Amino acid sequence: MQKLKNFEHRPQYRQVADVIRADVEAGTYPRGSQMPGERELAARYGVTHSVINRALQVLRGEDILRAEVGRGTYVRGVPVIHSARMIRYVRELRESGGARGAFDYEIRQLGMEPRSDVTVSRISPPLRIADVLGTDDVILRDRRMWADDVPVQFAPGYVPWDIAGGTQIEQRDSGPGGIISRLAELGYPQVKITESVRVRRAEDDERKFLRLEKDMPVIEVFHVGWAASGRAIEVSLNVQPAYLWVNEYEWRIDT
Amino acid sequence: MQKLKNFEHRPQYRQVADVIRADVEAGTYPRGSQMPGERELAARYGVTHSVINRALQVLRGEDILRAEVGRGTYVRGVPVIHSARMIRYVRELRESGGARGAFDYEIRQLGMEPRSDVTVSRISPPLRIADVLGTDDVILRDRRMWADDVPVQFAPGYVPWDIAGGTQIEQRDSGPGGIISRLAELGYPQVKITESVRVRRAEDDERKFLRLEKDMPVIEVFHVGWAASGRAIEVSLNVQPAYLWVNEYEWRIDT
DNA sequence: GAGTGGTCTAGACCACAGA
DNA sequence: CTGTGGTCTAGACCACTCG
Repeated sequence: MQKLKNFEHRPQYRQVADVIRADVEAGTYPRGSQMPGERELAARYGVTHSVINRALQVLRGEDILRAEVGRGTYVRGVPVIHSARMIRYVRELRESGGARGAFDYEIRQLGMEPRSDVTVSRISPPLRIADVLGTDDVILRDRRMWADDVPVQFAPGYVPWDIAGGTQIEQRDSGPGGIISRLAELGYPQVKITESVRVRRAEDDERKFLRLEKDMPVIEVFHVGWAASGRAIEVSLNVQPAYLWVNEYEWRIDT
Repeated sequence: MQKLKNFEHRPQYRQVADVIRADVEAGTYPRGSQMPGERELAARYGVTHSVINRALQVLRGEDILRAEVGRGTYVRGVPVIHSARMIRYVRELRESGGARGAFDYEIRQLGMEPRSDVTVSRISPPLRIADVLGTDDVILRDRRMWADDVPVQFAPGYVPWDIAGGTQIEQRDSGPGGIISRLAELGYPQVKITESVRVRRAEDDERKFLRLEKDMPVIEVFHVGWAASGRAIEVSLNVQPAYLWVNEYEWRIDT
């Protein structure tokens, strides 16, 4: 890497980052593979260890690379995932493939293998969840999702115990149509959905599971299902690496 | 700042960042004000210039601070803005307050003063816009929005020239109900809306207007309005500093 | 213990803004 | 011109992982 005195006022570490980014896209460093060590890269690109470290920091910020201390730096392997937020709540589609089916479909579209895992427990939820549900005695369905064994989404779901306690909602497999269908059978069909989409920094547990860097942004979709009575009967969070997902909404207008 | 040999394995620059963040929240460095110089902060917190620079880098990444070379570092002054995405397309509300009214309302909610500005031109749009609209001869309504004179959203809108050329849509003030009402009057009422929400790094012009740091994320809401014929008649982008906005959706379910 | 990424220093220089 | 944030070096040490 030439010094060039930065006359183009593009710092070295960014120039290096640009080159490495291009090399990644060109396949020099294949998807999922381990990068050479920072000191070797320093030699290869003719700069200091610090500069390489800074350059990789940029690429990590772009979610192109992922570093693990003591082990090495790796190239990311998952392309952008599109998610049709509203289709998954159409009953027919849900029951002939399931809520799980929406995620499965989205991942298979990309030629990857979906996987998901649920852990059920009875807990006292975070304050803002309790506020919405009107109780702090809830069932937590802690769901994690992978694509080709790479973690891609963290999705805890909460249902009031007084509604769903002792039902199939407490089973890991909530049956055809998922908890929405079960809630409907229990006399709580959902009539309205609200979703708030925000971006924030990942919390520690999310970072750990999603293998995100320290200050990486995540998308949080705060999902609430409402019964006809006006009571919120189901809250779930979808926490997604910010650069990995596109969430899609579609609605009709009365004319 | 104690050296402490980092036994809590929390690097100095993060400790410093934590302290400064707390100081900002405590009002030591008021909203909108200028921070002391990095070298003075270095002295004040007992660390190197480099460490302070790194610490501020963290806070800039959190959108708490904003730096300008040659001038100084400033504290951000706008709280999170909530945006009800779907309400703004209800005709009655739109025509009694306007599309502009939704933004105005959201900002006034925060006790701030909204402002927006539109520049109209006839252009050949980016490829993905042309693809959706089915033409590369379009009217661009380049809209910028501020809250208390702080830029908060960048929102270019595109309408096919063959539909809207020579109409009020080419005026800066598109009249009551905005371009959606005008399009309806022209025989193109919108019957369906689609929005894709993604997060990406800000592009240069967006960064400049929104006063964002180099690798800051933005939310991009890709909005499309569809006519009954199935033709897309209006595309707009909403580009928002990622940590500044929460976008809200709400819909009913057929039971 | 060797190798990994991550941090830090002390000091230097850069581009830029503004008086 | 001075002061600002930003970058870079050379070298050191840290915490961590793995054989």
